[in-house]
Amino acid sequence: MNHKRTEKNENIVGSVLKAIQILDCFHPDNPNLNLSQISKHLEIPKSTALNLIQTLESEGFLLRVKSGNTYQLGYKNIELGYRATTSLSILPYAIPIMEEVQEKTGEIIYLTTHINGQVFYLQCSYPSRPKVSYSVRGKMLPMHCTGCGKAMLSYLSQEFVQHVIDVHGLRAITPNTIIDPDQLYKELEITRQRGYARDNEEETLGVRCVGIAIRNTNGQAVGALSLSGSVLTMTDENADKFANLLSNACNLLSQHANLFPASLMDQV
Amino acid sequence: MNHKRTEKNENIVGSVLKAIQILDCFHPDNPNLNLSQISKHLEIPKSTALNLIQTLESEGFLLRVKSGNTYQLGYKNIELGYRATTSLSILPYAIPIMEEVQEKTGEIIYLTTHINGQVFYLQCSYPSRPKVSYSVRGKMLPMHCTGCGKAMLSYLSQEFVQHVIDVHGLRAITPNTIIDPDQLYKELEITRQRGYARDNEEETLGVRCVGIAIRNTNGQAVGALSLSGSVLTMTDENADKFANLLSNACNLLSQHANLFPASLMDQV
DNA sequence: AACCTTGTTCGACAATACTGAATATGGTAT
DNA sequence: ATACCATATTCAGTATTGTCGAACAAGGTT
Repeated sequence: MNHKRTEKNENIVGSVLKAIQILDCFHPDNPNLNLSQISKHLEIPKSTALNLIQTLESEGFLLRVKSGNTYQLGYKNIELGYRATTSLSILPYAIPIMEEVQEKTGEIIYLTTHINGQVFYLQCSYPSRPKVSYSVRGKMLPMHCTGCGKAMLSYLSQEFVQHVIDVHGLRAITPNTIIDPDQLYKELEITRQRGYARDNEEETLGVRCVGIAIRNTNGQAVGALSLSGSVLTMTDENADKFANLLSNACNLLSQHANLFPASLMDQV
Repeated sequence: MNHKRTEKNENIVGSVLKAIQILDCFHPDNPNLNLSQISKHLEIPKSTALNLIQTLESEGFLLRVKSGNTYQLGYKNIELGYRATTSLSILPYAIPIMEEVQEKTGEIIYLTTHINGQVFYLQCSYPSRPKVSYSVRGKMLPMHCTGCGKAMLSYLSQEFVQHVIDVHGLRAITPNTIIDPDQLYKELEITRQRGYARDNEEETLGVRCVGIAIRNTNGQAVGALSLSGSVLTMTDENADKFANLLSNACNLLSQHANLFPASLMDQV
């Protein structure tokens, strides 16, 4: 989220941009798209789209589904994603800290940062049974409906918050999601006073969570930790208790605030 | 690895291809590159490279490192990698099976497939106390020096094996790595007779592993499972025992052979 | 201070990406 | 079976636009 897009002399290569936009069409909700859909979505002729698609396919960024004539994201995205984790230098510090909190609480703990006004998931630690299982690394969610997101927003400038609202809106994911800007501002004020953010089934029904921001030396949020559990275990009482544990972990991670993507991208 | 590249009427978009090659420069060994290095590597003028780099940077595929003038892979790669995992439909079947074997053996278990003549890591399950919770999804290694790779090669056509050797060579990763084609062919014959593949410190010193191929209805390898442990625990005796457990798991996964990337890419 | 390496700007050129119409393909309904 | 529709694919002309080299700027090193 570059607030003021300083008009540098950027020579954007159009065809590359279109190729990227094609990849961006593919979303977990609709992981399979055909040529016509892509062409319509980007508002470019089918023949142009086909050239780009075939280029992306030849390099493994798209995979043509055998049976039909649809495409899906290819293995190359996963490979580059893996390589890019090398740059997530916060992880070696965060993981042991997260695992300790996870074990003490028994709940799922998430580490996130914010990118382009959205929550970006960096790491999670699950209860003992499913050890590594599914990763969340790379998942993106809106900020207004998650514990991590609200925790971060509460320590970012009002103009930043407003920008997030302007760009992404306040979409209702569940009946509990905050969709009114004024209410969100109030919620952020309450969050600051309480010392941690709560997510009361605002992103997933049946799931509550607590989140605390990780802040840099200027006090700006660069990341967040959250604990997530069912409405049964995540009572108000437990929330308070968990928030204390989280708070300590956040303080430790604050010492490495400069390693968070949000810092590296001049977003704060 | 398309054996016969059927010369279809593919209209590759050059600038997109170059942009992809730029991303491909970034390798865990050298995760930070500057303009000159990239320009030299692709043998294109610096000004051209800069245009492409700036385009990639503007979309989050590259991140300009704050301090210096180098770039690294950006968050967008991780995001797309996450989205692409939606297409790894084998995982829901594989994970519970893997975790069971993991617990029975106490060793690390890996699930892989083969892409472009290389081992592609899909999933791993660690012992209960994960020292390293990093994901391996997206990692790529040569086939000739890993248990999974050799297991798969032993159930792929000789012409496929030869093609892998021609394209990738037999690079020595450790002193134990097989670097002679004839010796590799012998090893694959032994592997078939033994019923499973062994990796005797051929990829990492101090680590031995056993691997078994997952085969489709034609008998061709589409993936593999491996158990990996230190030379102390992974004795010949244990290897035999572990191989039995792995074998059962592989049989179960064979029923979903069509879900493996290697199947989806017409590589077998 | 001279030199080297690297990053950045810019305008002209032609390569090449784009386009739309025509054709092919495959599935569905009549 | 046939007609029809939606989608995928081909192709060649056009001008858009990506490319390139030279010139300039900025650091860093000897």
